[in-house]
Amino acid sequence: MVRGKVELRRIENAASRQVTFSKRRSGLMKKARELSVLCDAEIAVIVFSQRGRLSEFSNHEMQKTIARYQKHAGVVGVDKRDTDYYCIQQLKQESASMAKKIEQLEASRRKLLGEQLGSCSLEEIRNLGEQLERSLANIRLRKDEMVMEQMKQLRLQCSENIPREPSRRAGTGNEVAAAATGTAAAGSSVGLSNESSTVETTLSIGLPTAPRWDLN
Amino acid sequence: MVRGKVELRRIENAASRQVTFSKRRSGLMKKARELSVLCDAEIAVIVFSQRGRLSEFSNHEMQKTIARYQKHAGVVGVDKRDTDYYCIQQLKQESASMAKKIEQLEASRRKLLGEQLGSCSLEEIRNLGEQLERSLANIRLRKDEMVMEQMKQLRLQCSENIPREPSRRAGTGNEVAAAATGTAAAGSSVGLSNESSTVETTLSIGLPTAPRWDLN
DNA sequence: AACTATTTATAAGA
DNA sequence: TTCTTATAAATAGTT
Repeated sequence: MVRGKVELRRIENAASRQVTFSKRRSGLMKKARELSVLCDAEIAVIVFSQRGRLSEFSNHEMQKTIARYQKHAGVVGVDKRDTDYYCIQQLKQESASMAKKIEQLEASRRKLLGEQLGSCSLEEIRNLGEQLERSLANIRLRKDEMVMEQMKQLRLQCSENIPREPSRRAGTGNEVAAAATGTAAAGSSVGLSNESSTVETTLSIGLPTAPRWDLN
Repeated sequence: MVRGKVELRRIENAASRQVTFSKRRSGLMKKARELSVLCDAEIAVIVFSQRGRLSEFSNHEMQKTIARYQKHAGVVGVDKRDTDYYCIQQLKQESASMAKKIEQLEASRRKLLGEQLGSCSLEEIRNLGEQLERSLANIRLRKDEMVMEQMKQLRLQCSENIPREPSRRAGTGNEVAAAATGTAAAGSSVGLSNESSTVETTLSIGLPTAPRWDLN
């Protein structure tokens, strides 16, 4: 603790207990989030304040984590209807947050592609430009690396093959070159343009909000 | 964090992820215990490591706390059992496809940001580079537009103000003119370096948010 | 696991 | 409540 090492016991003054609670609760949640992200762990934190106010953190879905805990703890006696209901709640939550995330990612993507800049402030545009300059620098760097690498391999193959079978057929050296080029071209089919069209098409599935169960 | 501020993202090295997990898990549990003692709160922490190992903390009874949480979360039993199953299936499908889209979008985004290029073929890198060049061109265009627009508005304001207070001080008119000139200079060198950010920041007040045609 | 150099968290004060 | 500041605590990298 800090600035006058605090005893590890209940803070008697109600006001400062409340303040400390508020601060430390955020601290705890932050730590939980960091741990979950850094170490890819599944974490649930539930906090009830003295006055009964609930705070929670979970990186997966709270109900799912609780269910997993129950399993580990050997608890079975949960009503099926309840678990179903929890499951639906949790899935709906998930869907909503994912939909939101997709929206954000798509907006961000459009900006990175230089589209729909109308909603950007000048400052935003400036940052975007700087980011793209950096990206481009990286990409050029990587491109150069790859080109150099391929040239190196080509040279190696040439110098291995030519001395051994110099008279076999006229095409030997060229075959290697053609093969390498072909590889690069084939690899490109995984590339961005394909990917982006796939993404947009499939994404239109989106969130066909199925409100049927909202009526209950 | 410490000694070389760590990015808030999954630690890639498995060994150090494990070490960090262990350290931070103790830290989290300690914080939870301190909070519960100091502030007399009811706390439950559940942590599943990547390998599925369970750690927990609770100052009351874990099951009690979980039950209390379920209550608070407003979860009440529902009786439409059969529709539930259908809903769950559908929601799961939705979730899965959305998760996939998110993954794709994030991968695409990383590439646009010039990160994780290791998985790209040379052809892909080339396409990416060309795309970014186009984006950047658009962005520069837009930036210039905005700067011009702001200058126009500034000039308008100048010509409105000068006739009213022509004799106030010798500097009045020139100050505005100088500001406008500065803007033009900054705008024309878009993307080359960090221009005087002061000028741009100040000027960005001028332009009200662009019209939104896509709003409902 | 133990050891620091640093970053974070936070108690107290404003 | 929010900000600031001084100090304790946590912890990343290293041994």
